[in-house]
Amino acid sequence: MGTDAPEQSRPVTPNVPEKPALEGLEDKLNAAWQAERLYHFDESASRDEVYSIDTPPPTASGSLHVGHMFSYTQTDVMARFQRMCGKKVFYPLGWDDNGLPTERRVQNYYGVRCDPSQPYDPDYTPPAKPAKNQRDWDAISRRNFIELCEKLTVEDEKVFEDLFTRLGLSVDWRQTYRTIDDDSRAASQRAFLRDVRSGNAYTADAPTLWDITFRTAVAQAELEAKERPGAYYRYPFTTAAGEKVFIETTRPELLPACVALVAHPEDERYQHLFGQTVTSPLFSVEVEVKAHQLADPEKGSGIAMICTFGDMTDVTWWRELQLPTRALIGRDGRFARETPEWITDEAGRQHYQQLAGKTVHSAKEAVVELLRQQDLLDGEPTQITHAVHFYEKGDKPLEVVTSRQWYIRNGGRDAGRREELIGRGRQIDWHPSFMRSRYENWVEGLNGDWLISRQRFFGVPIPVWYRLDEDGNPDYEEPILPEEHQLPVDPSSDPAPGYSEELRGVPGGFIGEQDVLDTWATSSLTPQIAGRWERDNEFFTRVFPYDLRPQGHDIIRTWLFATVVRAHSLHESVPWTNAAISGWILDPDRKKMSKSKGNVVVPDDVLDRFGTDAVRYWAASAKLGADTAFEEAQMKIGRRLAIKLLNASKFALNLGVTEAHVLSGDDVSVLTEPLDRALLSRLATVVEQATEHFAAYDYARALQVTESFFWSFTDDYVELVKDRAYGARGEQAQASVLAALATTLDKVLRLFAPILPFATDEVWRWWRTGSVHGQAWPQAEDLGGIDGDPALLDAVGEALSGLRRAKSDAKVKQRTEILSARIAGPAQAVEHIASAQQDVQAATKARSLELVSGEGAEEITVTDVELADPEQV
RNA sequence: GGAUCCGUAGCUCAGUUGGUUAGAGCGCACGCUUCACACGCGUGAGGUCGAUGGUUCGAGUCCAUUCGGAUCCA
Repeated sequence: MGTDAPEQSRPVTPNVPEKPALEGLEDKLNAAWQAERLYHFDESASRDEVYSIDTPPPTASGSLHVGHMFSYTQTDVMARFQRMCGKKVFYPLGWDDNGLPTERRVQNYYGVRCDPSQPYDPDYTPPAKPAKNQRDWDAISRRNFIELCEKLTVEDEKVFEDLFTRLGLSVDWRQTYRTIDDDSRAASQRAFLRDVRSGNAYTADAPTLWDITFRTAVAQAELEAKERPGAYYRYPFTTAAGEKVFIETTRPELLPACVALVAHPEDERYQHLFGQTVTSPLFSVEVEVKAHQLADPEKGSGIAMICTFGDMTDVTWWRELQLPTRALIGRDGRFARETPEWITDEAGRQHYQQLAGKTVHSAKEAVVELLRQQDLLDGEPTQITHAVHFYEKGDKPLEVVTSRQWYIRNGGRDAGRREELIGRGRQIDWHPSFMRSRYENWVEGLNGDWLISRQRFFGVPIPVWYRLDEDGNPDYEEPILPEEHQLPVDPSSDPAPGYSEELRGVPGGFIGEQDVLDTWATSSLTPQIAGRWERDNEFFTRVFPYDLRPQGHDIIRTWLFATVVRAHSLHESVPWTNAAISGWILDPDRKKMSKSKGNVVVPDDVLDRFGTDAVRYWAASAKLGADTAFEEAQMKIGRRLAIKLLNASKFALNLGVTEAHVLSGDDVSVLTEPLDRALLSRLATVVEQATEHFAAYDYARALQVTESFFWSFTDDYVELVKDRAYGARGEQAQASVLAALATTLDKVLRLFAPILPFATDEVWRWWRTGSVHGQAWPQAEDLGGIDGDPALLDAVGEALSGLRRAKSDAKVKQRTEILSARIAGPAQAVEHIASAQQDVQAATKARSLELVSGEGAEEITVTDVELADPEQV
């Protein structure tokens, strides 16, 4: 055989394996992608070439969940589409290791606790084994604690990175950040200081929601209402004239903290009392009866105690009616030990002694007991269930405690700003669009500014100090702020600028702020952190505002809203132009998946069983915003599709399809067969629709369109052209089909690439150079010059399935010969069938077909099928 | 109490601006060792689109009421 045989100019059968399989593709291709630096961000790109994604940083100390695979795949699919469309995709990923889950994990793992008053010990090493008793744990400085956190979370983060890599996320792993690292802490403090200087952050001594277990203030966004049993207690206040005014309350223990009674201004029952005073039972404190529209005439007796403070409604009344403060519950959740000075009646003072120092629960029992003893309780308490506010991580009801805290203006106390933030929401394209109303709902329901200080030890310190006057009293009005170049700072161990450490806590010296920032105050800055804000502002302008924020709908009120607030005040901009909101993963029985129910599926196990592409298929078949069941059935379908793609591609390539057969340019004369032109015309439509849907963030419909084309391609088209492809009808007819097959394969691989990155790239590497993920997204115009009629495919498909049906009905093999058959239908359809008649006959082993153009016929019918004797096959 | 989403075949879901006979996959039934694929192929049976009323020549699609499920906020 001569080496210069003419066949050599056309490469035959590239590297197609004998038995293609999905197993092993993940490791092989991930290694290749990494070596090829396929997903590295091109930092020289200009803003209009960039597509930037503000990816959610997972809590690495939390557990891995199928929900991670679901939502992160959806984002990756969109990232891959944009990349193929020619965008330079900025797709970083961070780790949220700054928060309570990490704090707890580090404590328990090492047996340490954070005590900001401890000095930093550069040589500290944690105990080999955590001490059994928490009392014996090492108390270490915040800086030492953060160092331990950084050490431990690195290991947790590796596990996540491995999963995400296995999932095929096209993240640029060089662009990672951690919300507790130096850059993130500096960014968080910098943003805080900018907000302080612009007046968007301020400190105030005010009633705030307080968790007595964690001993920290809590923001509105962290509330959770839980239904709890309770009871209405009914007892009377008394007017000067001796009239009894009954109130009903679920919190009788707050009676000594009562500052007024309140009823609705239009409530006829109480008109005569407004402005008068009444005397409280047990404590004999005189309080005024006030009118306010928040009092609900339907609730209890329609008249309520205002106490400072039972809940946030009390705070509203207190503020709007300008009432005195009579706070009794302390930060430990206990009643004040000192008898308050506003109780002057001797009997009242003795009564209070029975509450002093008690917990809320015991105080309630004591007050009820006192009321009973004095026969003041009207009837038995009415048992009810009512909504009680809890901290989302806490297990005791929240109290309201007055304390000095830091706030960021978020429109909760300012209608103008609220409108601006709603306006920002309208500058964002929401996917799905109805998610915007959740945002607006939340903004409209805000009742105070964002409380950002937390009385925790671990977190980003609030970077301020306070001067102490000659008597040692701190000056909260004029905090000492660091210079930005000093950041990050820790006021608990770094001295205030201009002071030496010896002056800490000394009159005339300073004290450091002890509180840390709410974790959302840092994670609301992910665009700035990942985008190197103020570290590399040239870079920042290439990515900000971002193109996309993907996230779950449960954190619209927290992460999403907080990010908008920060971008609004820091940059007078939206943080991103699109928000893609993923749904939740539900059990197959439609219950929310949760760890406590023991129904969590382990991601690695699922990937082992079905393969990454199959799992991605499941995730990508769900629309954004749709809560989706964990469906293994759906993964099996995805697996089937991926395997089919391998096999069909192998078949086409073994027929001799090569890169040279892929049509490019305007010369389509090789397509001599109408059937082949019809296929590619339909493909052009598919490309057009898939592109449209992808661009509208509807990857699920893009997949559907592509998938449905692909299956009809393998089931009908490939079956029809097999004979011709083998050369049964000569070189020209064969060249036509090879061009159609090559072009279809080329486009289909690209169309599926964002969703099935492994199978598509595997096939790509069999016959092409590079990676499919480095290729351009297909254009319908590439197939524009082809004069084909897609209706031909439908007509031929009808004929094909009619002939198959005849064999199926006769229960014979599909390769049984047809001696003759009659196909009738509308003229146009019959003409189409006639133009592909030889392919139809070859595919159905029909010796002769009679095509009848029926006058007025509406559909294609296949009749008079005469089959050969099956035995003679 | 306010807001939002959902209700289409046994199951999971598509059905763009209202337009012939409502689609897919799974499952089910009946067949087929067809030379890419038995991790496969072919064929078929399944639905008065939650209910009622309205707008319209025409409603799964728009409006109102209502029932059921879910979520967010108060």
